[in-house]
Amino acid sequence: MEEVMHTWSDGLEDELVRELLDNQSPFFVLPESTTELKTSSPFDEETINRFISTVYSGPTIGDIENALSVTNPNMDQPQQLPQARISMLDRSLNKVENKYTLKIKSYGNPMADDGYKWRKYGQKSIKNSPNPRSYYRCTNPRCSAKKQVERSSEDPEALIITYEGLHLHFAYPYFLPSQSYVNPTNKKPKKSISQAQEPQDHETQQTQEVQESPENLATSPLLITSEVCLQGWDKEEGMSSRGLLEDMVPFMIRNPPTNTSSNSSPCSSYHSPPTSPSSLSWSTNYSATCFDIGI
DNA sequence: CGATTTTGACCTGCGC
DNA sequence: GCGCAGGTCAAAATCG
Repeated sequence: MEEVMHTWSDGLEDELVRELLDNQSPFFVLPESTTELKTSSPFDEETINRFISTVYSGPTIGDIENALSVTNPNMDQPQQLPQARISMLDRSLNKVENKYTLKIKSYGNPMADDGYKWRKYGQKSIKNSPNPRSYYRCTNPRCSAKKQVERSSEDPEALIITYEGLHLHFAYPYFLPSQSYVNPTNKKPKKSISQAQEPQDHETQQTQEVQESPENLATSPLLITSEVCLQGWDKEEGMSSRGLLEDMVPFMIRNPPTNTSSNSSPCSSYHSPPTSPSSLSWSTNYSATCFDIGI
């Protein structure tokens, strides 16, 4: 049961590269039809590295704050968004050794779904704090992303969320060559977590080719990154289709919302099936990411 | 009934 | 070595 957890501080990108290069990966198996495309398709290391730096570029705090400041424009009226899962970013964001600490005002809404499916695996009362801390882990068996949620002692309406780790699976759809997307006949096998943990093994990978529905596939890998638009992330279901902070931030930075009025969203296709990280969610429904942190 | 949460026990690192 | 605190595990309980 000693599951080897990779430490984040070292080998983050190495791991990412390894995973992405691993055709046997149950969550990243190239469609058979792509074998020939492969020659023409950029699956070489160079591209991968380029991709990685595109998706995960290790933004500076300044970058992040900058991006955040543009992406939550008129959010000072929480009542307008009763459904908003994360009502407002408080611009309190820190990064310490691959951990992102985000302070979020929940405005009475204890829910704060960031778009990924998390499983709670623990809760602890913290010394000198009246509020317990909840521990969540990404339900993707191949994902080591975790987060901790704690209610601020100073501001009871604020949640302090600490993200740790990258949603690795987030990257997969962006990697598929445009033409090579799944043929609709592909069934997404829902594989048990324990099994998914097993490496390759048998032909399940044949049926395991992709985990997302065709319509969710990125139409153009590497290009999509520049098309993902962040404007909508604070709207309605914005967060439900967005990813982990470190997933999102690079996009924000790379796609600085036209610093004109942030209301005019150049990305009108927001309502279409998300090409965003969570689009490859293998689970059909979100669990209620419940932040019952000791209310 | 399967998936998710709860919760006490256990593990580990650190300071004394 | 001991105790404390934070993090994780896993069986039981709960939920949808």
